[in-house]
Amino acid sequence: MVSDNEKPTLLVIDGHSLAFRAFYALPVDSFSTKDGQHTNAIHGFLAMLINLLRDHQPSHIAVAFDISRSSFRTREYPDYKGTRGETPSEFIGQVPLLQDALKAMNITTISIEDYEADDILATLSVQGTEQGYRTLVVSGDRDTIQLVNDDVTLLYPSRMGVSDLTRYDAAKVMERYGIQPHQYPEVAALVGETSDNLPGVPKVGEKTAVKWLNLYGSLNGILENADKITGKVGESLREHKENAIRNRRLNQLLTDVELPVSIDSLAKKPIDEQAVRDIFGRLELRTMLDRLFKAEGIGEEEGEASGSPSAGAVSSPVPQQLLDEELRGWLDRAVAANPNGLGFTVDVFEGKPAGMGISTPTESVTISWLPGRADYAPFEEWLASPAPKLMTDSKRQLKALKTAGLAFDGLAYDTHVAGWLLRPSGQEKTLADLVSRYLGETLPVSDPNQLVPVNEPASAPVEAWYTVRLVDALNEALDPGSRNVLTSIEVPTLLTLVDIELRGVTVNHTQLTALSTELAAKAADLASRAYAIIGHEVNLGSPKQLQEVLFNELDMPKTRANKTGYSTDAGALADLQASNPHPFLGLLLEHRDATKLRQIVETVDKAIGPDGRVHTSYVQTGTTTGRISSTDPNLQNIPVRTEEGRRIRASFEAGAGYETLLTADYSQIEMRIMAHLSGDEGLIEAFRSGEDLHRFVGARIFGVAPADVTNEMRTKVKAMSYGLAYGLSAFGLSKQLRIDTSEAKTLMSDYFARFGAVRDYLRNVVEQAVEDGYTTTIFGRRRPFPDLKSPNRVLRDNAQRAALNAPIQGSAADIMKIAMVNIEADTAAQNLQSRMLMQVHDELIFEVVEGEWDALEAIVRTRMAGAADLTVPLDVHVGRGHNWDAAAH
DNA sequence: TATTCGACGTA
DNA sequence: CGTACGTCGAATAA
Repeated sequence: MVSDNEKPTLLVIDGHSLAFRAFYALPVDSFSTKDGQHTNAIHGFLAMLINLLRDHQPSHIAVAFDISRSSFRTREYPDYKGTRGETPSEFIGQVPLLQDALKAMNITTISIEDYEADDILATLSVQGTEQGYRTLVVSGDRDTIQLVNDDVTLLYPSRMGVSDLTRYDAAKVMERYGIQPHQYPEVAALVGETSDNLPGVPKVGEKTAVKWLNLYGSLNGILENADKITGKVGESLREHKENAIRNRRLNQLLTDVELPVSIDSLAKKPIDEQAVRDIFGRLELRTMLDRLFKAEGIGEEEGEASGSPSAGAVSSPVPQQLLDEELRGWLDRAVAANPNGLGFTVDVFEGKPAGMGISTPTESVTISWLPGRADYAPFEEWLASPAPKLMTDSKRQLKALKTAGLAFDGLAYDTHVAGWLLRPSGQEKTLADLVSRYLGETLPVSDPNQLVPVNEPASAPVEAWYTVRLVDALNEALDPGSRNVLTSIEVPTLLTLVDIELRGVTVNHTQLTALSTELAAKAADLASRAYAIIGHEVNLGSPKQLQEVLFNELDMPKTRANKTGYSTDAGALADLQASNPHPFLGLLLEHRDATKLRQIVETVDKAIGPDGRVHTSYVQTGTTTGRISSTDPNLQNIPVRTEEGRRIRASFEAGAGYETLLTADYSQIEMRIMAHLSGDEGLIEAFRSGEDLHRFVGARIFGVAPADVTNEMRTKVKAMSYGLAYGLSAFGLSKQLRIDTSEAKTLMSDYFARFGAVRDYLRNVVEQAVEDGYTTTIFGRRRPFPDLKSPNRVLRDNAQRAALNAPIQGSAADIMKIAMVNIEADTAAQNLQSRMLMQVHDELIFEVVEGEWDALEAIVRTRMAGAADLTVPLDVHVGRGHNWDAAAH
């Protein structure tokens, strides 16, 4: 028997789907020839192909293309792929050129009338296996998962593009989906495939489908046992099983398509050098040409034997155990030889440092530090020095160091934060994720045969070593603007967050307990009165039971539909109250209020620590826009709008030893950013005049004097202004203000008649984002928007609104972070004991020591107002009080 | 016990 | 048919 390594490798690619992925991954305008031919899809595809040739050294190769959108599947089910929009014209023209390029490279392309490219791949992979090949299938269609087996591996592009391909062998499929590859189409049939317009069985998601398959063995098994499946899901299955059967028929790839070529004839041939130069030249793919020639071993100059697969995986250095002077010597040498810094990792166990590791690209040391160990003095000196440290997800680690009393300085890089800046919507959460994405390696686990199948983390020095190597890869991937955001904003912010999390905020437990009891009593009273009205008890917290009461028993008109029936949210209930007034509705709303507040009270109360303070965690990488989020507990959604809600705020107090709280918030920061970015003269004047913004704007729009703007006018204008930055539509505006769509339209057009530059700006943001593929904040933070080019209208519209908001919300976040960092620096420089405790997006809360109010207020005002230099002033409102509520005035 | 959904608190 | 979040309870299935 031939071992796998000796088997020849057959590489088969779905040309159309990969080129299409590339098209959406790369900005179309950055890749075109001087005469205007777009080449982004060609560029992306060839880059991927060259990598494949280099990394996998295939002996045989073919690329399959669809001929048209119609196939035997569309004949059988005319709606197949029916939701897909028009293929963009910029893409269509690139396919024939790509085929020309492949021809010049002597790579066979195959298209067969009436079949999809994936059927060709399926047939080739089966023939390949029969003839003793190891086959690599490259496709962006998940249906090809069914082809995977011991001899066939699927390379599937990530959501972002085609430059990195996830390798699906049988084990990976099992890991990702929990099933054998051949079972995948059965899962897909049950779940459905939106992009192919194949609805599945409602209520059945991946988890359920996989579970059933493992239970009944196959789709047929499931259908035969459909009667045994209980509950709503069972009903749904019985009702929609035809969908599953149809989907299964359509997603089966054909393995017996008659091909015009034999596998032998696909043997890789040398490229036609002249033809390649010709077509690559015509497409202005100069760099690509070099890369191809290099991969093919064609030297422009002689030298470098090429073609060898990338050097064997590098393995981490064995950590050394060094103490005292030996450690000092090692550190001195390492610091001198690595001006960019040393990798550093702290294993944190129960909030304390357990083991630590330091690494250069070639050497690492283990630090088994314990409190009071004198032999680690050189380490402690290095740690406290400004010598640069490169870390991954350092906030936790720095908190642990600080808790243990270790001084730290010199944080130069956090790969976790860098990875987030590169892909703020990305999934990479751990070092292993980053290593896999940016180094293309797998983070080793200490013992793959351990009893408990948990991935034990690599040891600290090993993580430090991967961190060092990640820094180079990440820095290469980061644009200069983002790199600047990382070093000037994010890293200092991280250090600030360490401090404010450790400080926590004092919360009055006694008050919360009283409030909770009171709210519980109120809720119970409201509930019993509600039961009396409808004549029986019902769980008011259950939307499902409420639907029964509202729409059947009380026979109210149906509200907006949702996945489980009809909406019972506050908006819907208010609509009902307007059209069908009923005492039950009012009680229900009040009950919701009371129980919700009680929940929040309980959550905050439970989070009070032994020090009487609540220590939230700020998640620096928690948002797509650049904001910080807060968890455990979330202190950024403490109620403020109702009287009772404010009683919760009132339990946040100045702690022992502190005189009072100081709150400082930016007023209308997002509108000010819009004024700045749009350059709208009217809006700029509004802010410079110092007049109430909505009054000023209302006066302009309604053509009256500012003093004559009525409350009603002001409300409308305010809603409009705030909605602007969210991509609000006339429909949405009319709903919110409960006015006619036509009136909302008029309001919008009157608004834009006066503040036209704002509209132009918002339009331009989206256009620019479509062109670049990302948005940018004032300070250079980027957010990619792949969906702006999605053929799916819902996705595209959502992306447009998010894109229009991202620079505004993101710039505001940048400004607040800069202010925080500067305030921390100033309070430290002036040796103030007063300190920052919380951040709520546009508000900061401080604890003030007696006698320091004036100094702190001056710092806060200066640093917040001066965080950015805009064409309009940044207005800061400062309040003082013993608790958060009192301080807000 | 885990997953999904609706609902709702904040900026 | 308005952006960005986190948390809770109910429902569901196991």
